[in-house]
Amino acid sequence: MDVARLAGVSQSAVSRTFTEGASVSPKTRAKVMKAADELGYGPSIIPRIMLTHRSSLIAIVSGGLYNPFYASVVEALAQAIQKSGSNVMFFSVNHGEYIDEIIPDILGYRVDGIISALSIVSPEAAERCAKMHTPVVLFNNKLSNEWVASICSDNVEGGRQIASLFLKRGGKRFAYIGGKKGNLASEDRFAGYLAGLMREGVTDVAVTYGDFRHDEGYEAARKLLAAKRPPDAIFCANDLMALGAMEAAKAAGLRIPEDVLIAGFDDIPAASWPSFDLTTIRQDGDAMIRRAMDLLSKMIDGEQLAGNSLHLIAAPLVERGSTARAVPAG
Amino acid sequence: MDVARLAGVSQSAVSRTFTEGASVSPKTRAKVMKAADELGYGPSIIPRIMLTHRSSLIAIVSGGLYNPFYASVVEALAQAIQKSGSNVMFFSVNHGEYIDEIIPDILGYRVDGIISALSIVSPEAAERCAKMHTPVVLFNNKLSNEWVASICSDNVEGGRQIASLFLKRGGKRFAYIGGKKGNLASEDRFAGYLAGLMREGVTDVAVTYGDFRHDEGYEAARKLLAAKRPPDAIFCANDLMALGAMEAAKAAGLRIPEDVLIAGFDDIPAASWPSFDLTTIRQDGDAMIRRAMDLLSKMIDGEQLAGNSLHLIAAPLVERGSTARAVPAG
DNA sequence: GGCAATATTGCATTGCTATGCAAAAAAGGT
DNA sequence: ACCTTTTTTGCATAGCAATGCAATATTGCC
Repeated sequence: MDVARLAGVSQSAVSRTFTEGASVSPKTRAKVMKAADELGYGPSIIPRIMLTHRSSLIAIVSGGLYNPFYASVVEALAQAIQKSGSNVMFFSVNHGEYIDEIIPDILGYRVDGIISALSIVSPEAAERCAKMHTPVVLFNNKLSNEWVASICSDNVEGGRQIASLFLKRGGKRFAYIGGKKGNLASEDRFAGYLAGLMREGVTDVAVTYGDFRHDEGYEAARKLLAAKRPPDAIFCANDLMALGAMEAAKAAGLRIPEDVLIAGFDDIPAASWPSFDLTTIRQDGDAMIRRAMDLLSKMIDGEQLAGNSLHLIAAPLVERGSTARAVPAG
Repeated sequence: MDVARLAGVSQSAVSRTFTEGASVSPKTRAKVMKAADELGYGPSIIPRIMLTHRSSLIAIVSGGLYNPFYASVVEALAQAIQKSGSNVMFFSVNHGEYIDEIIPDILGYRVDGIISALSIVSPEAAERCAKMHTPVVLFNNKLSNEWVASICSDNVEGGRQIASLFLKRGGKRFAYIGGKKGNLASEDRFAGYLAGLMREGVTDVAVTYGDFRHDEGYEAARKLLAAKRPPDAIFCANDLMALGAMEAAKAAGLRIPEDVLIAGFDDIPAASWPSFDLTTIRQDGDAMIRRAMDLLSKMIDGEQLAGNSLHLIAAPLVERGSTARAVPAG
């Protein structure tokens, strides 16, 4: 190697200079450092990966960063990973897409683990990872095997809580604005909402979809509110759409919460801005990340998961002004 | 190798099976594939990196994803990189921090290039990268050498435009809410703003700082507006703070734009939501990304940059309701 | 069938760092 | 100065895929 030659020492000496706690004399280290500085050399971790079969790489698979919830989860995850001494590979995928095509890419880098924040993993892809003993943690998913764990907000319970709240606040005509059709989180939130409403005898819930985006939430709400018998309580699959729905309600001349109750899911920062003051279900991103890192590091250390590893994270109701209607007399 | 043994072929045959266009008989390929499937084998790109000195990795260094502008830039960048056949390493840093400490980490992975979205790179760190011939592209920075290019929105001109607009709309008492003190983008925007105002004889501009965050923008504006002689025109270093400032103005019972003009910078989606309708300067993220990818791929292909490589990207004014005051008589 | 042309396969090597082991050097003790 | 103990150093090797080259197998054609 160039540095070794320039410093007049062996390659081992160079390696030891850059290895914490290795046996090198200060003199040698100095010579090596000088040569390294001169050549702009720094050690490569690539051969280490080959030898140790540990890349110190964690893959984050995500997308939809227009949603502040995901953006902050990705950032906090990255920080947690870096703090743990690993580094992050980021794979961008679109909402709801299967990530099967990029799995070979990911595994090709011999990442130590994979955290998928929103994409769908097929059972075959999961099997593939399991065979390579590459642990996987999924957010808001329910798949699991010995190398795949899932961490899920309690979406059903969240939906149920919104239902109770709407009923308590005098909601009469209910609507739901979902994310993508078939999206697990969206469907679970709806399931809980519907169950909560049905328990009180409500049978009719207007359902539309809005792809999780603000503008689609606006549009969906606009249509709902323009109906002959418009809803007076709208639950949205996420906050971004709920904010859009609030805009639509205001544009239609409706007052919130007097004329229409609105609630979302996530508790993004904008939900608490005074202009919105949106009631929502808080997804505890920090708890999800803690749990994910914990599971991942255990699996990386060789600990297989016992059977069904599905972790439900509590998602508490955060009531704000958008549902603060006084209980009506009737 | 296990797969080769199981398939009863040589290691070369396995390699060729997974190499597009290599010479393998269908029979051999089938045997290899069967064995690979059985063992869950997929080729590693790690040895390839050692041989070719190309990792197909691009490092994105960023942070502050709470700002939708950065979140969307990071996501779009990642997509552009993946489309170009490379993959993304993501390094999270805090706003305004020097990234010098993580540069060795980044270079250790032998990334093909680095794109830094908001962190500051010291000249020494830049030199370090240059010595390894690792190209670097910086966003909203002005450093450059033969391996470092900078891509910068025209922040000064943006500030100037806001100044003209405020003057045209009858602003009398001006304020600026900056990001972090010393932040280049924030300072440049202020410099342009100040220059534009001074050209018309304005000498007095109230300046505070808000760390680029919504809540800090709120707080900064609240204080400004509570002063004895409150401003009637506030320019904020980014949209997030401008939205906070709007909230503060509303909370103080002021009408926008009648009582106070407010403008931001970035043109994040929320700026165009009806509740805000915020005048702003649009940062053309797509153009910045296109330029970045273009420069990066040229440098990766060995093309050194000619001298000063500082690229200014036009940042047009987007006027909306928050400055739509009719020209006052006086 | 026999020969040339083509296709397929295996061997051996490359790339760079970490590390066990043995050799060499330095330090410590009397 | 000599021997023991400790520290430092270099050698050699492993890890895995890609590839030039030579060897072998297959095909095509008369």
